[in-house]
Amino acid sequence: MKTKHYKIGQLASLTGLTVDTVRFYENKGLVQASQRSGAGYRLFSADDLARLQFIKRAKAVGFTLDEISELLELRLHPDDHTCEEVKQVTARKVRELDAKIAELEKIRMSLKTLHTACCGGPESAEHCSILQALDSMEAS
Amino acid sequence: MKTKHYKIGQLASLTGLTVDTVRFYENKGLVQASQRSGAGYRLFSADDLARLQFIKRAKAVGFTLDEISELLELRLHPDDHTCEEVKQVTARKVRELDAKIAELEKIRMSLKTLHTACCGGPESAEHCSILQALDSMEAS
DNA sequence: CTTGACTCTGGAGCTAACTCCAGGGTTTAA
DNA sequence: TTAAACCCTGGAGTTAGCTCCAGAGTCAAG
Repeated sequence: MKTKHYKIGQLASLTGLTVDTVRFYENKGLVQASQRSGAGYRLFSADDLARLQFIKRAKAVGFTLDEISELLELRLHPDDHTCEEVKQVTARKVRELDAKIAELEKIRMSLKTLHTACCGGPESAEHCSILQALDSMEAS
Repeated sequence: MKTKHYKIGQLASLTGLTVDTVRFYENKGLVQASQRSGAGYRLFSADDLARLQFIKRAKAVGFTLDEISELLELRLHPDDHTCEEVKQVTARKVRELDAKIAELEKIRMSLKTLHTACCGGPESAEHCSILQALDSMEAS
């Protein structure tokens, strides 16, 4: 049973990252090529692909690479951590995520109000009362 | 009727930003001191305070300053935009926010699974099966 | 068996978003 | 009335996160 693996270029086009970015992430310890070919080419597994996709998505929602590291470390070195630690870290991360989601929803709500209340016509928005909608959020 | 205003230091401690950051934001056009004192000191209004608080929160959920500008421009220069434009921009932003919220909820769900399934005991997490929980998300 | 597309390493360069001076004026509390 | 604590401008320095070489080896198609 021989598992499929990818060269860095394939991985890049599959994830939408550049080869430079993948190497950069490897350097930072976010991902590690599971092996090298005879010529020294990096060979990545489907697992590495999944990890990179995760990184990309976590970044899109505002996590720093350090924060993402902390999340991934639970997977990269599971035997360096006790269940207790895992429990604590995940609890903290869930709280952080809840706060982020709440923020986004507040902003979303205000924009939605702005959007649905707007006449949408070709006239200047100068007297468009909905422009005050953000204030309700800001005051909260 | 004389409205209350703040010097940059007060504004900084109220928002949790530094005075340098506030000046930096002013430079970028994200905020503008409503007036200057005789000695040239910036004087900010309660409105400016609200704007800075909004900036801080939007940044916390991963918006860049340019994106925040785009959101705030609707308020800073309402007369430069038609209702049509406002309608379009807000619609796009709401879609972006929906996507972000969905991402965060996926990540949250996986971490939550990880958290509730973990025994939490003092033993090594090496054989803690919940460490595979992230995979379900990554595969999606 | 060569040519074009790929890969390697190491290091320099770049953008966003601050952060920190220097060298000066201002306010305020003792 | 003076010392501490502010404020000003302009510009240099910093960190994160890439991005782009140069110079050299590798692979696959024709």
